[in-house]
Amino acid sequence: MPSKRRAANANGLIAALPRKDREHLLAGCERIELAFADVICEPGDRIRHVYFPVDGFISLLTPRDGCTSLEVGLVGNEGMLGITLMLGIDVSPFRALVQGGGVSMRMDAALFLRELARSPALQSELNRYLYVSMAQLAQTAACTHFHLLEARLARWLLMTHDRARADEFHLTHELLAHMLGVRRVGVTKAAGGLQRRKLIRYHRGNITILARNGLEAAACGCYRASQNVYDRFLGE
Amino acid sequence: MPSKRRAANANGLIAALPRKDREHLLAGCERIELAFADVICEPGDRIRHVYFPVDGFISLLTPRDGCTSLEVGLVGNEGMLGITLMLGIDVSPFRALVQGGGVSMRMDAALFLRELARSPALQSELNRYLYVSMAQLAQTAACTHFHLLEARLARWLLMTHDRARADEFHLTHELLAHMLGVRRVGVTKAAGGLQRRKLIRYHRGNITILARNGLEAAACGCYRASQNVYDRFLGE
DNA sequence: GTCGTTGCGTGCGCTAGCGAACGTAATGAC
DNA sequence: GTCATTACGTTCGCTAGCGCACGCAACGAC
Repeated sequence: MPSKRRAANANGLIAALPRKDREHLLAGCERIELAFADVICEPGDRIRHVYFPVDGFISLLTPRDGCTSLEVGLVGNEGMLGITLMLGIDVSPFRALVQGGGVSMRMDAALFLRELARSPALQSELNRYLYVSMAQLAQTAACTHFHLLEARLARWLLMTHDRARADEFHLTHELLAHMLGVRRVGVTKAAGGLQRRKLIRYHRGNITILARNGLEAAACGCYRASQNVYDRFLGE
Repeated sequence: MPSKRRAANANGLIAALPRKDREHLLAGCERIELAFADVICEPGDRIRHVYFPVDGFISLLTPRDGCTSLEVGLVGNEGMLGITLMLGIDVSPFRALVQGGGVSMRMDAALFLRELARSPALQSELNRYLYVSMAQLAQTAACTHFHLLEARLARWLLMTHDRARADEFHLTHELLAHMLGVRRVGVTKAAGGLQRRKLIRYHRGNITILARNGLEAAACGCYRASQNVYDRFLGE
């Protein structure tokens, strides 16, 4: 169940700021369009901008040996990309890949740091977001290790559903395989299982969520656990 | 290859501070003995103290369904326990389990926050430590998923060797199984492999590192990768 | 309509790790 | 010396996911 914050037609972190801080921050942002499959940065790259997604959403991946990789985070309109800047480090630890195209607010790195320095509310908000991100990272590590692919896939679809704000989104099995760190065939098999149970439908890269409830039942507890952590520290 | 910082007979984060900050911080610490197998805190617990290990080292675990669990971090004299306090959140995201007994510096949470506020050097140091911790978290997630148990075990032994600062330490297969998120038998098999190759020797809970070089060869690249991240952001 | 590309389905042999169970030797308490 | 406990060894059947390979239908470009 997405919290109110996520339902807002704006970035949740920004929306939660007091009016003055919010307006000052927004004044320094530019509105840009994220295009599906864009790679915003690679691990080790210098971070030149932070992103506050509004419509789009971004996967954080740790690449591994060229072809395979594993998703370790997902940034939608509840979060931001480039949070490590607030730790004073402008080197991206992850690959950032646009999973869902859409509008995003973008801000120059130096300007962001100035903004952060002048707004205690922003500091507090991002501190909490960083904490939640760390908790999710650990959760994902355990989930990836312990849970069956079908449950992990269901969880992934739910998390994406929350961020895509539409029942249908573009996503091939190949891409899902990269997120989940498995083979394409593995995804085909797991997705086939979910489709047979009428929880989703897909056709040539378009996935439709048919039954959220069913998906939640099929997903591992990690989805709920993540939601709880989020609501506790960033909810209203 | 442990960096100089780790070799020092003090906590590395504290040692790296300017003299005045260091002395002020140490004045607020008490020296306590960590006992093997102590559980310092459970996930969700309130954080009352931060710890800067000197001799001992501490595992960070995400529990799962009672019996199994997975290690997502390791804190030795290169790091600290309770870092999330600097994000303004006094709730532990992990279980903290003492893996190696020994001396540790401990500081009251509120005092730590005051200390942090007055020392920009400490802030910078801990910011960088937090960044490295996040990177390690992601690395561990990928490692746990992709690499074979024997390689993961080798990596774990190396990381522990770095922090134990002795070639022998107490550690049963059962405990290792909890760290690595696998069965006890799995550890027995993997450890048997390493022993047959004369890289380690063990007997009733005492593990001896015989050939570090060999272990490094047997470990997955994650060990080196972690070292590199550490050296880059916290090295000298 | 033709053709190359993309996205998905299927099948085959294989291995790592699982769960459960049992065995055994070392150790320590008494 | 006795006996329970601890720590490790081994076996058996099982399954999820792997790597590889081939097939096939939908789609877009022309």
